[in-house]
This record gives sequence, C-alpha cells and structure tokens, in this order.
Amino acid sequence: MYADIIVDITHEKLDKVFQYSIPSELEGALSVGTEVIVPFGKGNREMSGYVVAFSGKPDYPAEKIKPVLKKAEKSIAIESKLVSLAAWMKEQYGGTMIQALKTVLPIKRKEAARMKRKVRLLLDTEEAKERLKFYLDKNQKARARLLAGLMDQPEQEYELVTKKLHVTLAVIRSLEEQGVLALESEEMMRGLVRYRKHEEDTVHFNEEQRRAAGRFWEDYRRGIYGNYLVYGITGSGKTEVYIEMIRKVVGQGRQAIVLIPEIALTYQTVMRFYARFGDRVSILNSRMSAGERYDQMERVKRGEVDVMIGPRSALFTPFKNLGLIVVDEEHESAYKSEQVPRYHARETAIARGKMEGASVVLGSATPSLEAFYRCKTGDCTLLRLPARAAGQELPRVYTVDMREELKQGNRSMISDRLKELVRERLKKGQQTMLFLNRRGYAGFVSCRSCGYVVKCPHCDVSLSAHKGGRLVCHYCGYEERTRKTCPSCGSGCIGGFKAGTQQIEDIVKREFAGAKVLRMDMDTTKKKDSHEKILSAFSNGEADILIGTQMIVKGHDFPNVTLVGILAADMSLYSNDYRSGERTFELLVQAAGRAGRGNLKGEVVIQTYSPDHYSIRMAAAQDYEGFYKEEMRYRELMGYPPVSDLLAVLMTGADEKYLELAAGYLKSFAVRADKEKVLQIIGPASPYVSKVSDEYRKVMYLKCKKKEDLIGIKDLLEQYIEINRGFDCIKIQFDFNPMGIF
DNA sequence: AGCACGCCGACT
DNA sequence: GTCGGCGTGCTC
Repeated sequence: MYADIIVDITHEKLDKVFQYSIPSELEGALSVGTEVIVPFGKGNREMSGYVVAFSGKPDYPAEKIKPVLKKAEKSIAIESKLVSLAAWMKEQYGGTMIQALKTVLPIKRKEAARMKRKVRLLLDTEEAKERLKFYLDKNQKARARLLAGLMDQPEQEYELVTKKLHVTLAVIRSLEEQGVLALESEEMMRGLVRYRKHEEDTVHFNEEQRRAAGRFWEDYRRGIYGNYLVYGITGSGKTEVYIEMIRKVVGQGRQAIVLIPEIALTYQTVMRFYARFGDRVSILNSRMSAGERYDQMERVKRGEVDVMIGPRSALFTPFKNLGLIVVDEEHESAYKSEQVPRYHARETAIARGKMEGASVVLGSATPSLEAFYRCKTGDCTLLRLPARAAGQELPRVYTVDMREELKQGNRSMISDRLKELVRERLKKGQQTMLFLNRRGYAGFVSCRSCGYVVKCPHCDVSLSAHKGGRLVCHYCGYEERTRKTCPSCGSGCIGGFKAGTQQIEDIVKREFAGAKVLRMDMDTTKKKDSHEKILSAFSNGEADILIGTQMIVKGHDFPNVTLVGILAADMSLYSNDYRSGERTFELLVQAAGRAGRGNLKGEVVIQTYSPDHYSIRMAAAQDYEGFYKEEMRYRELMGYPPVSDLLAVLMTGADEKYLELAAGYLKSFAVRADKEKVLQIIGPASPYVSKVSDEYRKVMYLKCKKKEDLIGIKDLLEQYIEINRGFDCIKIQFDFNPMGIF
C-alpha cells in the first residue's frame, strides 16, 4: 500500500502530493487526514504531512519511494480537527483532499510569512566601495550585484532583493558571514486596531430577545450544543441576541465565530462587537492580504482572540475550544463557495459544530428553506423574534398591477401611486429608495429592425451597455465600442433596451424636477469605498431619492426613509431557476424592511406584472410561513432541495463535439452506477450560458431522495473520471445543491 | 525551503 | 587540473 501525502503547504513548489509506502506496522492505522512524519529530500529531514489518499500501485519509480516514518504525535489538536472537517467537505462536495485542505488551512502561504525579512547593509560607503571592488576583481558577480544594490538602498526587503537583483539565499548568507550585511526579520503586525471595551454589560432586551437568548443558554449550560434558527424580522435586534449568546459562551472560556456575508460587514456592526468584546475581537475580510489574514490566525492560535467575525472563510478559524458559530443572514447565496470544494458555509458550520461540540446559531429575516426545513424535522430549534426591537410598526405595503397601469395609459416605469407617494415625501422632506431588481437581466443591445443581439465573441451571453459608449461582457470582461449600425442588417436602429438604473435615474430626474437623486449600482461603486460614500451621503440627507440594485437592500439603516418603491418585482421570478421564487420573496421582504426604520411609519410600493404569484403575494403580506408552505409544495413536487438533494455535474471543454461525447459517456456510467434506481438523471444539456471564455459547457443533474446514495454515486463518478484518460482534456466539477440551475 | 549537481572562470 | 562561486532543479 502507498499513501499520497501532502508535505507542506508553506511553499508553492511543494504544493503537490508525494507518494510514500506504508510500513507493515502502520498498515491499517492511517486514514485520509492523518498527520504523519515522513523523510524528505536528500538529507531525509523529517517533515510532517497529511495523508490525502491511498493507492495500491505506485505511479512513481518504486525504488525511489520512501516509507512513512510514523504517525505524528497527538498533534496540535486544532489543525487535526480542521483536517477532519476538510475530509468531510471533500466527501460532501467532491474535489480532491488537497483542494479541501487548502480551503481549510489557507494560512500557510509564502507571502503570508509573518516575518517580513529585511536585508540591511552594515558597511559605510567607503568600506562598501572597497568591498565591491574586491568582489569585482574576484569576478564574484552575484555578490557584487547584491552589494551594489544595497549601496543604492541600504535596507531592502528580502523578497524584493532576491527577485530584482536575482540573487539566491546562499549569496546573502555568505555576505552575512563576512559581516557585510545583516538578515533581520521583524515581526510585523499588520492592521491591528486596538479598541477598548466601553459598553456596559447591561443591554435592554425586549421579551422575545430575552426568551431567545435564554433558551439557547439553558441548553448550552446543560451541555446540549444544538442548532438554532433565530427567525427575526428586519429590525428585531438579532445582533444583540448574538452578542448575548457569545458573551455567555466566551464567559465559559470558549470561543465564537460570527459569519457575515461580505456586503453586510458594515462599520456599524463591527463597532458593536468591538464595543462589547474590545480587542478580543478579530475581523477578517476579503480585501485583506494573505499576510494580514495570517497575522489574525496567529493571534487566534496564541489565544489572544475570543471572537472572529468575517465572511465564509472565517469558518475555518483555528480556535482551540470553539463553543459557538453564528451564521448571520443565513439565506445569503454568498455562503456558497464558487470554487471547489463548492461548500455551503451554513451546512459546513453545522458539520464543524457537531465535530467540535459547538452550538450553531443561524439568523435571518427570511430564512432559507433549508434552515426552516431543519426546524420542521427537529434538527434545529426555532427562536422567533416577531417584533421590531424598538417597537416600530411594520410598513404598509401596496401592490400595483403594472398591466392595469398600462391599460390606464401609463407607459412609464413608475406607477401613479408611486409617483404620488414620492411627491408626498419630497414635500415632507423625507427620503425614498427606489429598488430595481435586475437579477438575470443585462441591459442588452439589440437591433429593432432585424432583432440581432450584440453578443460576446467568447461567451454565449449578450453584452451589456455601459455609459460612455462601451459594451461589456460580465462573464469574461471583454469590451467593445457601441455600434452605430447593426452588423447583421446594416440598419441604424440599434440601441440599448432601456430598463437599467441609469435609465431610471433619467426618468426620475425628469419626473421629479428639483429632487436630488443618488444612484448606486455596479458602475457607480467600482471605486474603492464609493459604496460607503454613497450610503453615507444618502444617510446625511444629501439626496431625496436613492436608486439602486440589490446592494441598497442590505445592511444600513436609514431612519428618514419612509418610502420604498420596488420597480419591477417579478424580474427575478421567471429566470427558470428553482430558487427564483425564494430569491424574489427574500428580496422583496428585505427591500420592504428598509422602510420606516426610524420613528416614522413606512410605506412600500411593489410594482409587478404578476400580482397573483405567491412569492409576491406573501411578500406583500410579510408572511414568511405562508410562503414557506407554498414553496415547499413546489419543491416537493419537483424533487428539489431541501426535500431531495440535487447534484449538478458541470463539464467544460474547448472542443464542443468531444465534450458532448464525454458527457454522454458520463451519463451512461451514472445510469449503470445507479443499481438501486434511486436517481433521476436530467441532461446532459447545454446550460443557459453555454460558452464562457471560448470554453463550452454542459451540465447534468442528478436528483435523489437520499443524500448518502447521491454522495455514493458522486464518488463512483469521480473514480470513473479519474481512471479514464478520455476525461483528461475536459474539466468536471460537482456542485452539490447548487444555488441555482445553470 | 534546503540541498546537491554541474557549469564556469581563476589560480596554486 | 582543481577550487570556489553561482544558478538550477528536485524533493515521493
């Protein structure tokens, strides 16, 4: 028997598997994920590594294979716990153990070295000149090059020196021995902000908040570490409840992780945690460099941190004694990873919680069906927060049927009711938010004469029109200038289909002359911090109306906003995607929740062409459970998650014919592998976007009532792909319970 | 990262 | 010849 072992993730060049033989005394004692000690390199220096896979036959010259020395001593427990989580992820979501390990232990990268090493010149100018001459005389080019570089700038970073001057460590070492330079490492603590805890430990809870936190603590105290869903409408004070729970857990000497979708990681939220836990809180975000993340993880390992807040990846914080994981806004699709392993942070959090004896608290105003379903099956305890914390009333919701509007002769994007209410706000000096749901819609350019649509030459999608006469592909970034004439029929009637935020802005400015308007979308928030700038400008009352896409719906409270207009509520409804009903409902409820957060009562206008659809009806009534019932009926009927499990097999290749052939083979294998006939196989078919960056795509869906069976089939498919050379030139990925269909 | 190997100019 | 410096490539 042989074991594939990943030796050290520290260096890119060692970032692959090495095969070792398993000595007879270790036979059976090793499993995937076990930490072992192996001899490595010429000097057989002992290094630790992780078993990643097993194989019967060596695929490396057998005489060169060395045996595994031994199992590592009861290693640093945290790492081995994370490795078993990686093993779980590999099994659930597919991919290789290496890919799983890299997501779970992402910290050890070369650039991440905590020690920034510096090279400093020790000689004065005269001495250096002499020394340089000496090297040149002796034709020691590398040394001369290094010294000359240092004379230019006496102190330089090691990394820069080696790259720019092209010298190796050996050269630096020899100059160090000669006393020419010093190689020093300084500990750099990047971006470490120190906040003092300044809030008192007393918070004013309402009855529901107290009950929710109390129920959690009752279980926790008795050693019951379960899963909880805090279902609280917008503004019901979920964050206070989390903070209270965390306070209790930290009080027991355990640590907590708080997952927040990136967009919701606002300054306000973060400050609330700092205020409560001081510098025992650490924040992770995607803008941080690998080095900054590494520093945070080091602090964690040294035990300096009790609470880690961050996006999806913060789930893998190496706490020694993890007691609680909070997944806020649990329904957010950002919790699903786009890279292999395509894990879902909610499900993975529950798995980690189970492994390490930690409680998991999910929170949302519009729970995912998955989470609510868990409550129904008894796997999760439901904690309700039905009232707004400060006791405000819920907004009043009007649904406007845009078909009627058209019949009455109103061809504008804004209904009469909405116009009237906006005018009212302008008079009263209150603010309005206009929300354009443009999911699945890209302001494409077409010819009105022949119907030609301008498409990306590398991807099977239409280009979107941007200001400044550019057409942009949102998949690969391809750009071209707007055309004046149709390339197909030569007519000049080519133009953008008007329904983007820019067009709305123009319409609004025309309709409400004198009103100050701000717009927030992909284009206006490209620059760093522009997102925050627009929001704070609006918050300071610098504008009357804010127009935007999904991004204005999340986070941020605007106490002076009393009207929210949803311009095209059903745009995301017909995207041929099994989650579109859920997504529409979510978006509408969240958007409506923006109205009336202060002392003033809010109003909401939902404009739609399908007022009878349950997603819209239930959203207007703010009735989550009504929606849940309807939506579950549909999921049950169609066999979609959370009732059944769905596995998407994504195949990509440059040769369309070959890809089709391979996809066919994979399907017939799946049919054969499904001996018990528990699978429903759909496809392979071309996805909605059938080509990206000149690579063709195919997708096949496998539906199954029992998760274990589906995972079993996935394993068989992975093996089949592994053995067959024919699959070498196509890329195959698995997506377990995908966020949409492709 | 650490180590050996092979190449190349310099010098006993 | 051979010695020391230097760049490159490999590590199961």
